[in-house]
Amino acid sequence: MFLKFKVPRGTSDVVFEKAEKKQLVEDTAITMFERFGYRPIITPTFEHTELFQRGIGENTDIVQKEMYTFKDKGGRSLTLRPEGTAPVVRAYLENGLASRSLPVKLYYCGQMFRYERPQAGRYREFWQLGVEAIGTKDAFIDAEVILLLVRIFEEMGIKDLELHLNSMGCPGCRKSFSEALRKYLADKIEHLCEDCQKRARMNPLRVFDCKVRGCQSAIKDAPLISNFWCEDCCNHFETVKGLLNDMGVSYILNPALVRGFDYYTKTTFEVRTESLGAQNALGGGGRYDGLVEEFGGQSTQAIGFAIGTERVIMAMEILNENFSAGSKIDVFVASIGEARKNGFKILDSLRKMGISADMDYAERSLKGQMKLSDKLKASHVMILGPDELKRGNCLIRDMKSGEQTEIKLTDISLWAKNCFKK
RNA sequence: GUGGUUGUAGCUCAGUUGGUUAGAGCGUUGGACUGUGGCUCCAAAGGUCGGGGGUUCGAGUCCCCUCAGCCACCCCA
Repeated sequence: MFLKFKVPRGTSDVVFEKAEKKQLVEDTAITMFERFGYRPIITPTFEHTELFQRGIGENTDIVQKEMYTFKDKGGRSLTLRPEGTAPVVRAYLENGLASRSLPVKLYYCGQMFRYERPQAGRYREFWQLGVEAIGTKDAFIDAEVILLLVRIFEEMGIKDLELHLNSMGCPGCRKSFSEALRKYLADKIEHLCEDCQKRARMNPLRVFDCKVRGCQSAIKDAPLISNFWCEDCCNHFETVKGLLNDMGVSYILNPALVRGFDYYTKTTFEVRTESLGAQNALGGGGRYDGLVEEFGGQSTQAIGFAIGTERVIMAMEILNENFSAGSKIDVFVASIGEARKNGFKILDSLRKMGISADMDYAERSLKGQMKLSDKLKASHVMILGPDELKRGNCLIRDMKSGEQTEIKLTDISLWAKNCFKK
């Protein structure tokens, strides 16, 4: 079909079953967020560009090439948010949330934007569900946040997950580590691929997760972050691991787990699944103890994660055979001829009782209306024709058993109450 | 940004070495069944063959460009 307009690249319309599945995933996650004591926060879809440049880091891929940045009519440079943490931290400061009892535990659900080439599990507009716990350095909160992530996937019935765990250390240990790593890589520079030669200068940690074989063997004996943790970082990580052990949460220690934002410190984690193809991270996050200060606040420690909603839906479709979401209605009001007006009234009264009800709006025959009822998965059909009306009655058909009974119009609410326990 | 691959009905796909009015299944609507769903049968509606240009007497089919989907790299949710 010739269409004048199509969705922009990397975006999509979400309708019917897909939209219902998305709602189901979001409802499940939000229920868990609230069960863990997190409260909602809604921030704007766009922010001042500098917020992300400063927050995520000037040298990151996101800031370098993936932001949707535009100038508004006042000449301000604005950017559609590529992630949720920096905006939440900004809002934390701007709304004086530091004066609340700490930590402030927040959750969000919203779309993010990154200008990337679309592929499986990656879109230019995508949805994230995330939490941020701001205002404590307690290792127990690390454990809680990771536990929350794990419990959400359990609740959704997604199994065969890998929880990858690492610590980036504090700025102190990170500095000595990255110096050592830089020195090591400088000696190996001719064995590295073109990209990694650049990485060795800009962001040496990145060399760890390069897939080129030459690079992998070149870094086989590279220094590991774990050898550079200071005592505090070491103790913190030990506590987190211990708490996860106590909770029966298994994890994979992954010193190569390097996340894409500059603000991460200490604990970082990611949940992966084999079933999704190249984009295998369902969710991930970490501690960011310096970000609040970076934005002008007092020294404040914090941690959070984000879940990719579309990826979770994909995973559930693959791993969870009976993952389906469909709507069904309680009563379809089928009417014939003049009785349509009476039907419309009854429809309204049923809905007022909290019963989901619908009728025909395409002037279908009774047969057509029955077919439609079937498609809408109505549990009962109310049939209203001239004959029934003359008797002051209506017919109720149970769509499962096929049984039909005739009841008085004045008894409809009584019937509905008994039938649907409303 | 780079590479591979695919674009034919709402969906999934046939379409011969280029040759009349481009097909099927599912879905939609109607009928068989004058007022009763699911099953069956029948029928109808629905196509600038992604878009543009070229080769040719003739292009869904061959060539070029472009757009989009999918997959991978980079990176991440």
